[in-house]
Amino acid sequence: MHSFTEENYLKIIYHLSQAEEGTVQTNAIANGMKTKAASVTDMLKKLSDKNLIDYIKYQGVTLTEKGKTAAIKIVRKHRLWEVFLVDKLKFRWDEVHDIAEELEHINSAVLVERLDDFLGFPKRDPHGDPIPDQHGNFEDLENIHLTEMTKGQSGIIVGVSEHSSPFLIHLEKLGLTIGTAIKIIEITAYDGSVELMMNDQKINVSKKVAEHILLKS
Amino acid sequence: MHSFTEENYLKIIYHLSQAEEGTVQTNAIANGMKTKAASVTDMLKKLSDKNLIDYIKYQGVTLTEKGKTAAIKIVRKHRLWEVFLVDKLKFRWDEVHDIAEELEHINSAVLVERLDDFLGFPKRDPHGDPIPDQHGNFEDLENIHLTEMTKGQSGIIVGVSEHSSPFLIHLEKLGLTIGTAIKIIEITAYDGSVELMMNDQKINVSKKVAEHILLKS
DNA sequence: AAAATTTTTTAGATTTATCTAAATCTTTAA
DNA sequence: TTAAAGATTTAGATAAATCTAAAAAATTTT
Ligand SMILES: [Mn+2]
Ligand SMILES: [Mn+2]
Ligand SMILES: [Mn+2]
Ligand SMILES: [Mn+2]
Repeated sequence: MHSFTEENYLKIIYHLSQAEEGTVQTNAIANGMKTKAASVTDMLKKLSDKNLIDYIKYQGVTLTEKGKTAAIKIVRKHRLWEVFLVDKLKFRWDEVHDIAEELEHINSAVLVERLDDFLGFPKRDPHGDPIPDQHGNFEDLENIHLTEMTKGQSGIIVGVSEHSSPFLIHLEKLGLTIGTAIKIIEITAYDGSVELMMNDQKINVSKKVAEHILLKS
Repeated sequence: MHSFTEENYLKIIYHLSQAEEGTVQTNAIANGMKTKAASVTDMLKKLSDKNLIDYIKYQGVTLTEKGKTAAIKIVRKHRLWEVFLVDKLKFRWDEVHDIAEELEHINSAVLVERLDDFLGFPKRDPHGDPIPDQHGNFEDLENIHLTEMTKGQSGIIVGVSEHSSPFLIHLEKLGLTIGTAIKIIEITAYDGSVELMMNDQKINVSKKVAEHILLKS
């Protein structure tokens, strides 16, 4: 199959292409892989040779169907393992990402299906991200970021767009976990911080935090 | 930490040193790693530099305490994951070894302890092999091979000393699974095959199979 | 539209793990 | 106790993934 490195490149390219329209740039990949642009160029040639990406020099890349399928499989595994770690092994949501980064490369189709079954076919991972089914399909959750909401609007927290431990621990401390209902009281013009109501309690959230909270209304 | 390759070398060296007295030979390792003797020599130098083995040119190797500790950790993980796959995900005992070969390299001390807890601190893996505890200790099971038993002796199957799928499937078919009580009726002089009684049923087992069945009396 | 800046690619090394073939050491056997 | 056989190590190459520095292309600014 594909090497760990190839799988990681595919996954990053997939996430970057989800994040915005158009082709994915070399530097964005280098940034995501914590490597240098020159290394990325080398790998892009390799992935292109394997028909996993469409690549034109200087023009960025897109995943082919084959590449997209491979990428989604890795994402599926990553999220299922995160559910396993939280639901079965009692890890906190801020502890599971790094372990799942390793587990996502375990290579056994049967294992993934058995795991999915064992977990009760969960639809979301501990961070609210959708889990692709065995055919690679998942609901396109039309969530909005807290920063896109307006004064007076209310919603329920359904996910986060950052998975770092410090961020998640901070949210936990604020009580802003998945399922929490909130209402926007005020958006501060000066620093973009958001004042909101949560369980009859008024709290203030910095712009940096608000940017990574996902809600449904 | 150590690379996958280093971990695999340590594990092979550990298993080989358990199997017989004295130092472990280069060719034995090459055989276990499915690689060439020259590659083994390269790696032995590296492991020696890291103080994981004691190595004298042409004289074979032994694990240092550090190396042994590392090796036992990998064995612990391998066996715990096998229990997980069989007990929780309903895999058969002949399907789990290869997946565990991958899972054993997942690098998280907490994960191992949580998994052990989740599984109820099992003492044996699905093949009857002892699972080291978190300090690396495990019972030295004084089991004997079926080929070492004598006519009239009886015992209970507690393990196997081969983990290949064809062998385990064959045993399953014969009904010779762990926990089965047997009694030796006859040992055939001509081909070394063993005739035995199992659940009021008389069956014959070839020498090749008998060599890999472990019993306690 | 030319200049400056940014992005991307190439060229040439490096590291890790592997290999084959040849050399060297150890063991076995005559 | 030498010769042959067997095991192990060295020498020199290769493939994968990475790097730095320099060259080339694309984009943005003047
Ligand atoms: Mn994650
Ligand atoms: Mn997640
Ligand atoms: Mn095994
Ligand atoms: Mn086992």
